[in-house]
Amino acid sequence: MGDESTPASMKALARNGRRSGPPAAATILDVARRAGVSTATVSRALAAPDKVAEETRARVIAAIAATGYTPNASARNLRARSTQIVLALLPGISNTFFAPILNAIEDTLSAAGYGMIIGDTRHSLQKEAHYTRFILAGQVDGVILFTGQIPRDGDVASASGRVPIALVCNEIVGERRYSVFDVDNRAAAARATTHLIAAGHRHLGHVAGDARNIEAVERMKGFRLALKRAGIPPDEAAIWEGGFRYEDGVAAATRFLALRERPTAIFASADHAAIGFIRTVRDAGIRIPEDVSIVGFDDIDYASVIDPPLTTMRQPRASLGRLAAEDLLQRMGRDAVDVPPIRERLRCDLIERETVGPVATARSVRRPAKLQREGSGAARGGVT
Amino acid sequence: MGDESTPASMKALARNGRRSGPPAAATILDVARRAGVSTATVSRALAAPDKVAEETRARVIAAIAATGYTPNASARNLRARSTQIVLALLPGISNTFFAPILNAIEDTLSAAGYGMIIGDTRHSLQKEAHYTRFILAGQVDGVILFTGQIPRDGDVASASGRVPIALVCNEIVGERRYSVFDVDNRAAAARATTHLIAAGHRHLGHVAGDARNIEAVERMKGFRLALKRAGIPPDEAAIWEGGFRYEDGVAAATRFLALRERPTAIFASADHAAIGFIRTVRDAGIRIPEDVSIVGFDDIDYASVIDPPLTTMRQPRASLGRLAAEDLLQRMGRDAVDVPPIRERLRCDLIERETVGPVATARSVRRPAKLQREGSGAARGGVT
DNA sequence: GCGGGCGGTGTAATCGATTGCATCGAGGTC
DNA sequence: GACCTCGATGCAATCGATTACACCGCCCGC
Repeated sequence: MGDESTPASMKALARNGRRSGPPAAATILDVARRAGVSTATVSRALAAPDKVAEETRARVIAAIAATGYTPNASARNLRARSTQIVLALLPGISNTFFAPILNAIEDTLSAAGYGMIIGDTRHSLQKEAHYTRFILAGQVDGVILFTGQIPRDGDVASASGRVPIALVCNEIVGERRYSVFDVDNRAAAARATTHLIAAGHRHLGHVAGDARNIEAVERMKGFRLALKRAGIPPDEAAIWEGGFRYEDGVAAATRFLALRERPTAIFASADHAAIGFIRTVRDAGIRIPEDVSIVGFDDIDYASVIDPPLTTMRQPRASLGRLAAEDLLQRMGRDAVDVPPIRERLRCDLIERETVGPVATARSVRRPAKLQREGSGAARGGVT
Repeated sequence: MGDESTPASMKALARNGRRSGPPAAATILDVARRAGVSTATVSRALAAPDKVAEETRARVIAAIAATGYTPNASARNLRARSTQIVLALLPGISNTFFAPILNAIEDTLSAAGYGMIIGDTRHSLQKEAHYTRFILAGQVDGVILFTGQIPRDGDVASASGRVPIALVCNEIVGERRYSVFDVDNRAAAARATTHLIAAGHRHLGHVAGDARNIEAVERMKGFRLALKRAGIPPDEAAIWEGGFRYEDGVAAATRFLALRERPTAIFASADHAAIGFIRTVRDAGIRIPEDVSIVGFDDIDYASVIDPPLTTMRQPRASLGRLAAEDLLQRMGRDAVDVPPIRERLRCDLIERETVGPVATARSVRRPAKLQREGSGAARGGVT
């Protein structure tokens, strides 16, 4: 510590001397010198405390406190080839649907010492490409995708093989390198539709999602399947493609209102769209559920808040998030190189609230034979 | 390129040979060898194309394409001491209030070549500490904070000085190292309250936020200020502290309903709380705005969706986000070391919808003299 | 004909941590 | 007492890029 102290301090001066910027952060070398040990010992004192003598470790800890040292993540990541961070890639944070899934992911990951950061692509391929570079550059150890659609050039798919990827509520057709966690959209949509049919409805409409979205397609298939089972021909004029957003529900409602022969019940492929639909038709004087019944999908927070509270298929969002995170943890582990991707499909639950009732008597419909429920009164309840 | 090719390939084998994991990513050295140049030239071909001969650059580009090379971010960050990434730290992504702000931030940053990632602290000091380490470890070049409250040990404040920090819709008292972008909460709250007074109300309640939140405190002050100006004594039994969330509005409504002498108008410190309040009192048979008028704060998306559409103070969220991002860009620039933090306070706009009406005639109130509006009919409109 | 400038490129130091291997002393064993 | 073991520590290579500096032709001007 004798003669090299001068060049060392000059170096520190050189770092801090230029301009009046903030003082340079302490490095592991600063800590080592102050504790009178080598950098290797400092590193070990932090990473493997039992390999360092009690007394030495105390000195290191003290030196760290005195210098305010924080390990430089870039250096560590470079050497260790891992970041202990997972990126969750969303198509839009304004969609509250994702929040409970993300919470579950974060809880699961942080319990294992991993961190989670969120990226928002806002449905933009360009922004997605930006995050793809981020992933390929080794900035994260794993990815959870909510955005996958059809494989495209330069999309996140190109990162497969480098880091493990899990898809949640989504699927990329023809891609076997991801784990997939979703619900059985077709079966759930069929159940929702059947619920309307059971209430006596024979003329049904569908607020469909984007045809490029695999989930939207599956829900549409489930809708048609339920109709077919009940022997009801679909009314193509009452099937409106668009998307899962509020505005898409508004657009569908506009087309609904323009219809000469309106359906008496609607299955909406997403709650946001269902709410946009309800809001719009009510402004036009249509009563829910007296004039039109409606079932949504997702059970977002506002489903129970709007008026009337929305009957909907609930997705087990927390479970989806937890499973995806656990899968990623397994496949990110340094000893687990050959853990194959898995696929899990969870069940949805129908949450009955107040938007489904019997067919309005005013309409010219044959009185439904198998109607058991008593209408909005009985449909009341569900969850809070 | 003669005799060292053997050790090089052995090295590559060593990297790829262990286990059956994914092939190691190509490094700049792989590209350099394939293009027959040095790593310096490859680096320059990417970072400073005009410093490299046209023909050489073409060879490098081809080599990059052939190898599938992506620069390792950790190495670059380590050397360049910057990441070109900004972290936005939220108390909870389930709160849709933040979405438009974040979008504006992302747009502004990405136009300047920066990326944005989101961290969610969920009001947990422990999770915040996790992100603090992330920041101190040099993983980001700047931070936008939505979470700051009272300075605490180990919170993000300890990162000040290392990286520039901007606060949005928040403030940390006694902290001068941040830029702050918010609205004049006190003035806006006073205007909202005055709007109710102008409609004839003389008995006002307040759904207040968390007393530890500076914004909530300011809004409460504005509420009281407006009352004082109008010569109305505050009814302390009708001021309910809680928070900005839906549940807090529900809790306030419960206490409102228990009141013997209920106020005829409510100023809620946040839309989410206002909506919880409305939903709850309506279930108890109270009509809005006939029995109770209410003004919210924020103008979140659902403010116009709920029934009846909520009259509220709109915060200029996109502007706040844009300004914060621009400020950060200035202070992150390598040549801008001494750019001081700034403070901007923006104006809110009152958005009149349908939750404010005149005082119910049934109540024993002196007929308001200066009431001009005709009630819910005239209050209709506002924005979509 | 020679020096200077300049465009293009390579060499090697550097960023800050981790970690395999060497070293060293203390204590135990035969 | 020589040798071995083992815990504690240091030395130095390493991760993959960036970049200051040196170098080499080539062209130009005087």
